[in-house]
Amino acid sequence: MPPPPAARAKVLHAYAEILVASGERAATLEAVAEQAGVSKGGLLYHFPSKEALAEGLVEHLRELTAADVAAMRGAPEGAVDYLLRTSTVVDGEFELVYLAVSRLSQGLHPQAAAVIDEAQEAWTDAVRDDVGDPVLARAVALMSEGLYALATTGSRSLDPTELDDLLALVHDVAAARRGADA
Amino acid sequence: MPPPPAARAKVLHAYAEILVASGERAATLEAVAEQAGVSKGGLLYHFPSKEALAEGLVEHLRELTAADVAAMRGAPEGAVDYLLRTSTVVDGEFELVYLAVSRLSQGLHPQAAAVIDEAQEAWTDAVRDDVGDPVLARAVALMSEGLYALATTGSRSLDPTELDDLLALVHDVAAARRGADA
DNA sequence: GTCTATAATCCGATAGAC
DNA sequence: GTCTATCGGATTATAGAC
Repeated sequence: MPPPPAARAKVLHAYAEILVASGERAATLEAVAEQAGVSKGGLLYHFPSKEALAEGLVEHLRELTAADVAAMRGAPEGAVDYLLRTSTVVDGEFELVYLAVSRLSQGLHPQAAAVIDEAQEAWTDAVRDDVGDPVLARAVALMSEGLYALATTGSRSLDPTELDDLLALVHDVAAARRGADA
Repeated sequence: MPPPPAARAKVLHAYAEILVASGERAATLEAVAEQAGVSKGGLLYHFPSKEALAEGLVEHLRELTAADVAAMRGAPEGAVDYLLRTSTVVDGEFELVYLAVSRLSQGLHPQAAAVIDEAQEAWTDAVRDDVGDPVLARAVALMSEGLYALATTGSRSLDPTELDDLLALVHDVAAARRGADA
């Protein structure tokens, strides 16, 4: 397939940025177009309606998620560290788009909620394979969501030290649970 | 002080319901007025502007939070169980308003973000006093946020069984950490 | 205190030039 | 493929009757 026009990607990126920084209500076509450096008409050429724009972002997340899950499973530091660290920093295109779509999922966008669900399930599976305990895996996935929420609220994120303490705790528990296996 | 008019409370409740069920964008004055059973003009008598409505909800959460923190610290089952159970079920006025304001906090409402922050800090403190470990307390607070996010996305909430497993895990870890004290 | 009617603005979408 | 100009509907807010 021919390389997709750069404007399309710029629009999706701007849309995600505004959704995360200022919320659903601020993400008007005009605001997105301006931040992307195109006109409203130009935006609407690539995405014929606002719903199409939302679907485009959801689809973009679907593509990025596959790569992220693969990276997580291949991460040398293990799935737990990978997941909790990426949930804390929120730089990177994937985290931005994930947060943006999770905001869409709070509105009337069933597909957005479905993709978020799929991503969380994939992460929980990867963590389970890493720590070997379904309950601990669930706990880690919940903490990941909590970290995303924290990064979002605008309040300061977790100190690097606190994150390290948290990771140490998880690894301790994982080791203890492995030792207690029947 | 004289009892505040019932219409005011009905409007705030309707506003919170729409915010949680359908998102920021769906929470128009007209939609809120209809769900509250008043007219747009009637609503605007109590809250002269949309911003005033948002501030009213934020203030309402501030009041409810004080009571919730007290209940949490006095809960016979302990702060951990209280927090994680109420984060899972989301019935009750407090949980509704908390979720509604946490959505407002994603928009351009600094005060909303501040109240959410304060609540989380109060919860973390109460859990720390319960389990006696700051890192575990942080972990529990993050799981609480994750559970709220889960309840929000529309995806199914946690099974009661899974919640019980999670609580058992936390209590195991708390006991182990207490035993390992220097 | 609550309503109806309406003004003013904003937003999504279309039309058509380039 | 991108732009400007503009229409129609939605949304916030005001004015004034009851």
